[in-house]
Amino acid sequence: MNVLIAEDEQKLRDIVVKYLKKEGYTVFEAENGEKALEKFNEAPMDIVILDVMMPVVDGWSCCREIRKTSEVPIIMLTARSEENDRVFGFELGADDYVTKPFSNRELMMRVKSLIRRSAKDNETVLEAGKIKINVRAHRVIMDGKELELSPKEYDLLMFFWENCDIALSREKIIDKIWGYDYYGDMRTIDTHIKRLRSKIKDSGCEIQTVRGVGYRFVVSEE
Amino acid sequence: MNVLIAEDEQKLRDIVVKYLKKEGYTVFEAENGEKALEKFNEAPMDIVILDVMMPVVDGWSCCREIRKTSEVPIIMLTARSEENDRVFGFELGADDYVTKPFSNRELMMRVKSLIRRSAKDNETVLEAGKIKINVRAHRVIMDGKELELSPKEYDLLMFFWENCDIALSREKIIDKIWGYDYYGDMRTIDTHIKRLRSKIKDSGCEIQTVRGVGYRFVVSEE
DNA sequence: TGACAGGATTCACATATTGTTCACAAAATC
DNA sequence: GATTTTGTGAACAATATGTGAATCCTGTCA
Repeated sequence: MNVLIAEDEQKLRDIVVKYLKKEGYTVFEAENGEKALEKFNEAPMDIVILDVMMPVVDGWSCCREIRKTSEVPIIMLTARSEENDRVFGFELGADDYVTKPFSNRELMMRVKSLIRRSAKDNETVLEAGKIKINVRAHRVIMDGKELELSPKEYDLLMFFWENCDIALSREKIIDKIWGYDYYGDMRTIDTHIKRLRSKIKDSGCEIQTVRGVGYRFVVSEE
Repeated sequence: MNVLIAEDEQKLRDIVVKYLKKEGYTVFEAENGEKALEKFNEAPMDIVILDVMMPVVDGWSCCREIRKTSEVPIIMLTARSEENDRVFGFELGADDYVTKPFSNRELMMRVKSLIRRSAKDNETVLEAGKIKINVRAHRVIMDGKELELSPKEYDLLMFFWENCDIALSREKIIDKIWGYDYYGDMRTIDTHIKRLRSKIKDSGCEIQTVRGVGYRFVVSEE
């Protein structure tokens, strides 16, 4: 797994690089956008992390350039939490957005989540905790044994998977799995969650309840 | 079965080689395109796996060179999921295309599937479990005895065969076997599946139902 | 033409699996 | 402690699939 990180502040870069390496990634460093673009052509990257404020070529330009030729997941680092920047970034094609100061843990989680999401598009076998999903075969494996999920349970799991570590409201889940024109009991979902939970317990994955909102799927430390 | 793998990243190459050997293939390794072309002339290959990004001679050039003299199945490994590359690759004569990161299981399946497909073109005898299919003769043999399949059953079996371990929706099956303009009863397929199942039971092959989706053909351990 | 054969399709019913609802329990929040 | 939200088990409803038999085609052949 190759990661490219472009950040002009060396101290911060060093810390992030240290953590990335600890997680087993191969890290390519750049101290500005220009260097980043050079490095980007050196090796196929699996994820790119760009600081917005950089000398020579800034993060936005760099992002725009990369997007001309690649769909690699891009995370932007920025000092301000302004909604404007965020929207601007997504328009340019950034996939995620981390506001400084951030914890390494947070950054790592975003990195993993993006890699996981992009892996889904290309490949058919997803993996997290003790669970593997073979999308093409429509199969879920836990500890080598097949997990027998009903269609709704499978759909739910896939939806959570794609939105790992994101609180999903009941409405969103209903809209996605049941369709926006569903008008049955909102509590139906609870029952499915219950059953899915009981099937994936001890898997290293978990569906947490977010009171007043809905649910959140998380993969505990790997 | 001889396999040639050209991949410059040694770690990755080692892993793939390990799996290929485990599957019983004779493996020839190359760390770049030039070496690959050399090796390719050393022995008759049954399948070639080429990384796109390689020093000296890259995967595309290598693919083009090989195609000048051979119709061996070629799988390209690439880091980006761009449709452009894919199209480009197929134009050059690549047969399949695996995007990094990939699981070994996935790669092995593609390898097997290609070998199977090319076998179909040249030798016309496919084999799995206790079933042999002589494509040219349009015959299916199980345990030495001929299986009498109706045309639809034969088509179904071939379609499943080509999509081993993949969940196929009813729609896909209908489109492929009956044509996209079929508008009869969707349940017709069930009856054919039933009959095919009863004919291939005890063959080591099995048509599993994937509830809410369709069917999945699997070959139990060989 | 008309009987026949093989296969394809449809249909009705049996079964199995899944989805929904509801009432009450448990937990969190106010 | 009252109120709101969520968890849970069981009953029931709805769906999807399996299956056998009847029917419909579409050729063939006398």
